[in-house]
Amino acid sequence: MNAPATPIPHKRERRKEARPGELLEAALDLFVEKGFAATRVEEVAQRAGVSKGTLFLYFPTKDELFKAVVRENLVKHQTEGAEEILRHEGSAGALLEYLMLEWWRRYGATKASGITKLIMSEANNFPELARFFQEEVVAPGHAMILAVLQRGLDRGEFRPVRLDLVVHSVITPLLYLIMWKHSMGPCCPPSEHIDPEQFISQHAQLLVRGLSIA
Amino acid sequence: MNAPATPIPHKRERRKEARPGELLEAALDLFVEKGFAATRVEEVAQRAGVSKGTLFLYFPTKDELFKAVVRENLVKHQTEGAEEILRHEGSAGALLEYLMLEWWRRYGATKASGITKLIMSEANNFPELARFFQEEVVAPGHAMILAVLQRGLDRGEFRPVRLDLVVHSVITPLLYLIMWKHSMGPCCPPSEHIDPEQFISQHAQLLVRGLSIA
Amino acid sequence: MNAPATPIPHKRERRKEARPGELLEAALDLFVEKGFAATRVEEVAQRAGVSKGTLFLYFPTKDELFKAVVRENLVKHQTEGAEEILRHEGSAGALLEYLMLEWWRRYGATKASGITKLIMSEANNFPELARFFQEEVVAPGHAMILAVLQRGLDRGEFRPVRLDLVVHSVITPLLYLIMWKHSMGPCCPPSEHIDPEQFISQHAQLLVRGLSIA
Amino acid sequence: MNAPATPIPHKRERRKEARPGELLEAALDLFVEKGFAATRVEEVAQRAGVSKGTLFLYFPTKDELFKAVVRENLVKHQTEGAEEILRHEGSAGALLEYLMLEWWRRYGATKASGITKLIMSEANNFPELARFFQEEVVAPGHAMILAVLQRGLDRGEFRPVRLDLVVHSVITPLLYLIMWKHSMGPCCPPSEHIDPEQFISQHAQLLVRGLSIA
DNA sequence: CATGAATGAGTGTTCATTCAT
DNA sequence: CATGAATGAACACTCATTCAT
Repeated sequence: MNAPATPIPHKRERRKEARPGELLEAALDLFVEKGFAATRVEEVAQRAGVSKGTLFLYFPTKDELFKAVVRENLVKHQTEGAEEILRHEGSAGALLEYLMLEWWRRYGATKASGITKLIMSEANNFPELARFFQEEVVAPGHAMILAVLQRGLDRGEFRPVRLDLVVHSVITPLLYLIMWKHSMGPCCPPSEHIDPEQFISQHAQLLVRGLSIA
Repeated sequence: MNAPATPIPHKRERRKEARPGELLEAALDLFVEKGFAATRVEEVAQRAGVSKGTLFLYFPTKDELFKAVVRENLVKHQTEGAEEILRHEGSAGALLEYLMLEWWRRYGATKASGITKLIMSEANNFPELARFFQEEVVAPGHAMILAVLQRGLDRGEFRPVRLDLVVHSVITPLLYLIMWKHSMGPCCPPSEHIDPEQFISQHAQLLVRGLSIA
Repeated sequence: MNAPATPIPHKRERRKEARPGELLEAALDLFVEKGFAATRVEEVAQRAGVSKGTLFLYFPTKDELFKAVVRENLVKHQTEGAEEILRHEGSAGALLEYLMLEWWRRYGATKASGITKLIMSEANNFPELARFFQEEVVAPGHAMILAVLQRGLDRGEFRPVRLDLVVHSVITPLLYLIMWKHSMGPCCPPSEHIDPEQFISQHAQLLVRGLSIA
Repeated sequence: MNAPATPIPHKRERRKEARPGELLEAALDLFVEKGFAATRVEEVAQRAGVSKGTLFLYFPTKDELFKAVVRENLVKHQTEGAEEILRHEGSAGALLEYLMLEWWRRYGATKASGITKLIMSEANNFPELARFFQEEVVAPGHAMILAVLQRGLDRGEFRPVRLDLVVHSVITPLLYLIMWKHSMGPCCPPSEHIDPEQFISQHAQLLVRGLSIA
């Protein structure tokens, strides 16, 4: 019925493609800052520079928006550099410290680390997300750390201890820093601020020393 | 015409003394389980066996109820046994491990530890509470741990390292366990469960070993 | 079954008798000041120095309390001195002014005048009260004023005009002052305050002059 | 299976421009009829043909709605024709009567006059509104009447009396009629009804006669 | 009689979601 | 696609009224 349309140049396409990303970014900020419930979708839309209606064009539900935020920000930074690390030369202890510091620099210090805080905070209300996080992020992370520890054991660097528990000793300061950064940090006197890298470094060294055979 | 009435349980029970406590307990349960926002005051009242109106007889606001829950549960378990611990005989290392395990048993393993998770989650929405927590709970806790560490240093047990950072290395596994317990724990496969006391024990020993002079 | 009781001396009887009166007084104050809806029964009880429950011992309902307040305060000051006035010697004009001033002094300037304001304000929500007021207060008052005016007419003091309307011209400043006193007065700059007696006096004289034959 | 649908009337009508006006009108009606407290916002919305939520789109609060109603209806009718009147030819006495009758016709007889009653009733609960009313309505009105009276005095029409008090003698019947109309009127037997214009007319003439030199 | 703890229906207000334009 | 006006279910909180003590 219609006259054959001449192809209209896709002027706003870049913009269009960008929308969901901008929304996700805005949502991440706000969810991290105020929690899921205390964040109004209108605020998210506003910060992304669109109308409330538009948000619902891309995400059918506030819940879905939340899940999208999590999915989006989790998978990215994870496995990158996994192999690089395993091919690393040098002692397992040094590798461990390097690993921790690097993870902090690339992820923990980033805004993206907010979703880790987010998941911790909202896990009970979004059990599926918690499982998703566990499977996609925690488990692989554990595996990688365990591999490093195992190497230290195999090479006679470390004493035989319960490596599965050491994994938690490795992870805990990172999580601790993230929670601090996004929870108490903004509320507390600057006298209480921790220097993350120094803390991580010393913690790593204490662990390595504690693990070493001699 | 009417069937002989079986004694109807007292509808309007009068026990002013007990009410606040029952409400706080119910509120603690629900806040921990579902978070602040997702908890309805009516539900709290119901679980405490009273009507919505009664709750507002004791707590003028949902916010105040929350704060009361926090104050109630935090301050209780805190400084108890502080002196006992400092008068402890034996090595600083052993004391440290004892301290951590004991704190876990008395608080971490308790339902009350849920409010620590709660504060982490809601800190940004209740800045005054965050400060309260910082001042009344975190700071004293830090001081006590620091005292133990300092003793180890003074006695020549520990190497000179940044003790203020070690404090965080001591606290972090406890916080980690709490977050895990109240966030991911309930959602995750049992294969992933951590044995808290074993983890704490090994973590403490690693730290002590890492701190020791030899 | 009980041993015959020795008559207990009525110690608190005076107090008991006084209760309803104190409640009515407190209620009058508050209703006038804040209106019916904005007045809390608890506040009334408090001001009367009793508990909320006691109030409901004497007045089954907030509505009934209101009606009681109105009934109590209306009938008292009304017809007293009616006959005295009619036996008054001297000109109808002088009598009119005297009447108005006296009414103001005995009632308008009193706290009790608040119920007139009250009825004006709440008439729509309490139609029966409005009718009661109309019949018990307004109509007799009108009649009395009309009688005075009629005497002036009969004696050749006044011109023949619509006396039924003059009645309103006589009443209106009194009502005006009452409304002002209880509504705008407390909110407005003192520069706007009216001297009631001077106003009434001049108003009366203007009316009388306007009515006079010459 | 379904019967062919008759065209369903638009549920979600979109007309931002019109809404506030419709809401204000509905609110005026109900506030006047039932008072501030007894009026439910939902009822207002319903009468305006919108949902409760929509009302809060335009007025953030019930209080604000009330204030808006007052402002809307007061300021409109006020100063219109002020200059026209002052340029009026003829005696000050005639002007006075004209003024009063005209004000009644344009405002007093209107539905909008209900808010004057409303302000009288609620002044204590909305002190700022009372002041607003005093400054924006009462004071200018007084000034205008005073100007007319002063002209009468200057021209030798009126005797020297306290004109500031005469102002009140001029205003009081108008207020009286408004209060009557919105309070007792609807509740009382028709035998008691006053003819406003006849009353105003005669009142004005009595005043003018009372003021006149002869 | 007096109390005041307890109640629960009722109200103002919020906010995720829809949909006509 | 985008908008933002409109919706209405949901919730915190109030307060007149009841009743065990």
